[in-house]
Amino acid sequence: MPRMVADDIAVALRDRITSGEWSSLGRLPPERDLAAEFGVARNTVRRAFDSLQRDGTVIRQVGRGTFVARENANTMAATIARMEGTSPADMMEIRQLLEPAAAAFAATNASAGDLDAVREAHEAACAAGEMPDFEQWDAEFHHRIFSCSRNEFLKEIHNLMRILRNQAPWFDMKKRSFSETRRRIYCEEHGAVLAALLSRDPDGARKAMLAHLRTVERNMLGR
Amino acid sequence: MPRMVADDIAVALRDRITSGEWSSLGRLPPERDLAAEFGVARNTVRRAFDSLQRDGTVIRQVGRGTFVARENANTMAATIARMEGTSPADMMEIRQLLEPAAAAFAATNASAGDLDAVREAHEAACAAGEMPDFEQWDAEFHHRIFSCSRNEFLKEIHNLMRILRNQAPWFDMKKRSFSETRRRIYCEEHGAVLAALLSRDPDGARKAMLAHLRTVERNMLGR
DNA sequence: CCTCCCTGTACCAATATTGAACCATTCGGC
DNA sequence: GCCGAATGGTTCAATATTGGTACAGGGAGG
Repeated sequence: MPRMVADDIAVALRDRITSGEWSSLGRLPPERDLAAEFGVARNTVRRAFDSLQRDGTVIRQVGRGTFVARENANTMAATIARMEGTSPADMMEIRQLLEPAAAAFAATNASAGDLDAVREAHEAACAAGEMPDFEQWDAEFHHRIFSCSRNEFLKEIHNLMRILRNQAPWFDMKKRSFSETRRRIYCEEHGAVLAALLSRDPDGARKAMLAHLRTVERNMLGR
Repeated sequence: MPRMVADDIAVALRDRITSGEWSSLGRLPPERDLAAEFGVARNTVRRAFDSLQRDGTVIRQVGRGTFVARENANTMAATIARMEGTSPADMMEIRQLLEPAAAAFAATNASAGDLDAVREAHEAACAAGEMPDFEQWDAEFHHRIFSCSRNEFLKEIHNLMRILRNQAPWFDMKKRSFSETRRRIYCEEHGAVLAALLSRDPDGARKAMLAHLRTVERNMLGR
């Protein structure tokens, strides 16, 4: 069985841990034993454990052994779970931090094609009549600006925010705060951002985006 | 026996992928095995895969294998998976965006107890002798500043970055760029940040943190 | 004959696994 | 308190697996 064995073993180990097979004892069998049991070299078992250790499933200690981590707060999954409880106020604060910066990056780094895509989303949003349709293109407009920023990580953070904002409590809030007047204002403000991007003005884009987000905040949080 | 065997095999492969036969594992059988199974030469299987690769159905990696490309690009899990490929340069750019802001928030919002915790982490880092120990307290120092910011979402974003930076390629890079001199410089710079926090100076904290991150960037990316 | 596709083969480059040795730490028994 | 066994940490060279590339035929259809 000489194919990507380490990954398979990592999966097997994870299963046996979550199924509680060793969880009661806390301590796992030594690497050498597991290597023998799986019929692979110890290095391979170690590589499997490396990945379990990275995501916090397991803790290793020289001379003592390998242990299943107690309910762990530092795993990716736990972090995401906590993010789902993000308050609208916190979210808006971070948007006002990230989006103006993304707009500034975009003004500098975007290709002509990128900007075309942004304009397309803007025009679609302006043309959209109803709330879900507008909502969709509004989000797309913002996301395409992040795509222009040429920072993949920034883009993924925005993706995360977008997913969070699509969950239940947010959706209600957006629906409540929506109105035809506001839609028109958003379109104008988007237009200002787009204009700054097209004229390659980072500072103008930053300011236009910030102004837009302040409007959004006022509408959603009523400040 | 119709012509264009490669095309037929491409269709067959695509069917088996979309039917989910291998999609659960992610990894497809090696080309040599598939060639044997279909009773054709490996070159033919390769040409079939070429077309699947062109349209993004499949990803190939020398020495590892052929994998079905991830669908569901918009799920949380997929976003996280993409984040794991974040480049050090992109990550540093975002740190320079978020951490100075977090420091400024912290100077405004932290309680006395919060700042005590930051000082504790700072002193532990300065006292730590070896690389993993210092590394641990260094990360803790930064994280406690985010905790002071009173923005839960910001704190969780930093948590995410911290987890990503603990994964393999990053850890190697940090180990390589570590030196006693640099450790001392980091301690001094942390001290400056802490001083600004203690004197409740948001702008000073922002600037001190930015200066520190520029040093880190220089050391890690060699700029 | 020429062209195109498939076959078969050989080798290259990247990655994974193996097997072994040695180190560092912990723990239990003397 | 010391020693030895147990255990994770580290490193290295050798081997195996796998996709990437090139090339020399062979057979079918024009």
